[in-house]
Amino acid sequence: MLEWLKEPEINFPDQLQHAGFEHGVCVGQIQAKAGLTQSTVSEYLSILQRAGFIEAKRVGQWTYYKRNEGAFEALSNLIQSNL
Amino acid sequence: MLEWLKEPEINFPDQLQHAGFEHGVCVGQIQAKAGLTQSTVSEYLSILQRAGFIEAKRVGQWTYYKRNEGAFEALSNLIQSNL
DNA sequence: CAAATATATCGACTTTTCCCGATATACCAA
DNA sequence: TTGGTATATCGGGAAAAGTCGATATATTTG
Repeated sequence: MLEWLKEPEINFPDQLQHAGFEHGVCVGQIQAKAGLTQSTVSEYLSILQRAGFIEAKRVGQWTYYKRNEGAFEALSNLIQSNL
Repeated sequence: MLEWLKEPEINFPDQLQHAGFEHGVCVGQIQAKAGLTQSTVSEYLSILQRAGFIEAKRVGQWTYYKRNEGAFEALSNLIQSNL
């Protein structure tokens, strides 16, 4: 999922017609591509959010998630310096 | 354990008298510090070895493990470029 | 070779994680 | 306000990971 969110236009072309990608990709799109149930995907995304890897933005009935690039860089740096 | 192995002299002072740290730290030393059973620690170390994070060197009845720094750098780079 | 020591492997049990269906909540439209 | 759609949360069963004791293997020493 994290890799998918690097290139929303390529991985979630269906969303383009409805919303853009300014706020990220909505849960339903990710769920369809993941082939897991709605509840599972929703839980995954909230875990990733709590961990700081993605950010959520609620717009109407949709929740859009997008990557927080800083978190990945921080993780990379942490592995390099602390591990 | 991986952090401990960054500074064997500091974290495993007992071993200094017997062997050096050329080949790393032996299982018994790590086990004592970890506070887990011998079998658990042995299994951990073999998992870390198969994953490439540490290297094993058998010397007599002892097995010494030391970090493979390249693996950590590779992981850091992988996160930075692929994730 | 026998006993002692260090490590590895095996089988079982416990804890955690994964994933689901059911249900709750939030929002929108008529 | 009623019904439809999107997402979140909850409870539970299945799968995986963690951990142990017992035992096997390898090595050294006498």
